[in-house]
Amino acid sequence: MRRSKYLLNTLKETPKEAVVISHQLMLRTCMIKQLASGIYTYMPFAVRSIRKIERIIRQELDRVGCIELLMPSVQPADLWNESGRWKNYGKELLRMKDRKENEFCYGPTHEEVVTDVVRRELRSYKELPLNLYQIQTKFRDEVRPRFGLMRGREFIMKDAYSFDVDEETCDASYWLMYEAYKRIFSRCGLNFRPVEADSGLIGGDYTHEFHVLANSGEDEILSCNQCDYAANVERCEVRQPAAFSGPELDKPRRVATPDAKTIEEVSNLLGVQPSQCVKALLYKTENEPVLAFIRGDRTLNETALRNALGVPELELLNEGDAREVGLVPGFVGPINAPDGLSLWVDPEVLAIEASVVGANAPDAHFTHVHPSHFANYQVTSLRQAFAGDPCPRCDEGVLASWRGIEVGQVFKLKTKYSESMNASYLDEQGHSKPMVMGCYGIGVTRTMAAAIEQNHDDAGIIWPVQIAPFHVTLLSLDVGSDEVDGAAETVYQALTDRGVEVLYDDTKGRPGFKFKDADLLGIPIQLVFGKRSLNQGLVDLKMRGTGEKRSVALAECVDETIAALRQQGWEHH
RNA sequence: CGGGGAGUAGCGCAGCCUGGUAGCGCACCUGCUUUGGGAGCAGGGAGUCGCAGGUUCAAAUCCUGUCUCCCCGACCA
Repeated sequence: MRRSKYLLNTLKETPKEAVVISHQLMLRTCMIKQLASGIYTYMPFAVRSIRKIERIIRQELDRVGCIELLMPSVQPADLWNESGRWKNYGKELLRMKDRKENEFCYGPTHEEVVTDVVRRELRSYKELPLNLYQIQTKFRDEVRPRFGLMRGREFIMKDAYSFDVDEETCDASYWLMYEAYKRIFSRCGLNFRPVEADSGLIGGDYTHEFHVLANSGEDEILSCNQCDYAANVERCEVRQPAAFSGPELDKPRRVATPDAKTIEEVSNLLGVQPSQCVKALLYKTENEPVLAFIRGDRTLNETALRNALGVPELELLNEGDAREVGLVPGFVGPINAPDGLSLWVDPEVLAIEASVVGANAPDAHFTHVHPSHFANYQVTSLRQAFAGDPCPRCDEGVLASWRGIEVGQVFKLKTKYSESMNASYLDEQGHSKPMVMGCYGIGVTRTMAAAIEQNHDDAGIIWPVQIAPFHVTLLSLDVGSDEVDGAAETVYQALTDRGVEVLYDDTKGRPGFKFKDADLLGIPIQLVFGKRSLNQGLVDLKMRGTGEKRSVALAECVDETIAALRQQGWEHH
């Protein structure tokens, strides 16, 4: 591609709305143009990278037997009523009406449509397993779109859906996809981790997210430094201590703690460690208030509490709400708690020999509280794991914390949709059974953004060669000189003939400008053609990633370039 | 949805307080000089000042309403 005929207007200055690096660089390199909040045009330079990511996805999914199809973006409300999601999905679902006032939505995901396809087409166990996928634009009306392509409303997604006869073969389909995902993200040149994630209410035993490691990631993930355990912090398991089993040495003592409402104030006033205090948090489910207790120096994991209660929603209550259920804000504890509250206690709390708890009375706490003084409670792991915790799986490991960008998820749906939408097959005995489903997503455009988040420096993008919009950029410093033009044209043609994608900067710019621009664009290899070197029969080859530069003979430069590309993992297709 | 900020040329911004011919830098076009790390000079094109209403002889500027965008938080199959 000749730069003079391409659409690629780079910016020297960073538009002010961009705060994360991928967003800034994508704007500066003319990759995206915003049309509305969370809605972008993918410009030519970006589309080239998107197509490469898609190509890798297609190859790896086809390899494990997935079959590509393409479903409609606009979906009738009827289908969503069958699954129950027309009511439940909420405002993220973009709804609309056609001219006949029939209701439709723009697809945020395609469980309903794919289940409908399969229930019409499949009858027999002999046709299973089946895994259908598509790559398509999705729309989710996010509450707060942000960070460019990292959290857009419209985005390109690969979604796949597996159909199996039972849970066992569904597991096999799941792990096949898990391995395919590892190959996909590896081939994209990304540093990533598959992590255990929360499966919510329908998910069942496990689900994994694939995270690209980057400081700007919105998720915290924890991984073991010894074994391969890794989990989203909201799902991360905690090694729990045994309850303190020694005898009660003393009765709880009621002490005056005027105005000491926070853990910090109480521990300072009484001269005890925060880890000896008990923190109480009041939540509300749809039906009932719930009181949770964790150690004073810990953070509560709301996902853990939600799962323990088996509820989809949980709301943290404020002081006013606390008074309504008979609590004294700041002095809440497990002893003499008002009736009608369900009490949940983290195991760590019960490992404290003598703890400090609120007295459920104004300006008072109990000290010397022994585990046996807790009454009418249930024990469940409630605290959030953090870096430095021992690994929950192996004996030697310690957890380390990372920021991650979620680029993919594999998920077991089981029979949620096949039952509600009646997608069934006949087994060998002629019995009708619901298919067991899995779903598997990859955010294509988010993957591209994550790649930039992970691969850049002060000068600009550093594309992994596998997903780079071009493999090589050829800079002509003396456009108009017959010698330079001739050499550049010849090499441009030769590289192109050998399957190398070249961005040929044949514009009449000054050298400094071209160098800066090439660094900004981040194409893996720069080939520099200028009189100064060419007079000695040389061209200059620079590796964008390492900054390494060397001069090579004009006659050798095509082979040298291809060798350097191969070294970075380039494969000619 | 709560809190904060911003809409003036493609991008970055000034002008608004104190109403009176809409400006600067980058980018773009023309010419000359320059040419190995974002050149210099000269000339030029480009803006319904987010939108609507009001006050006024006169509104980018004052008043009211409204829309959009960004950031923090809540939320995120």
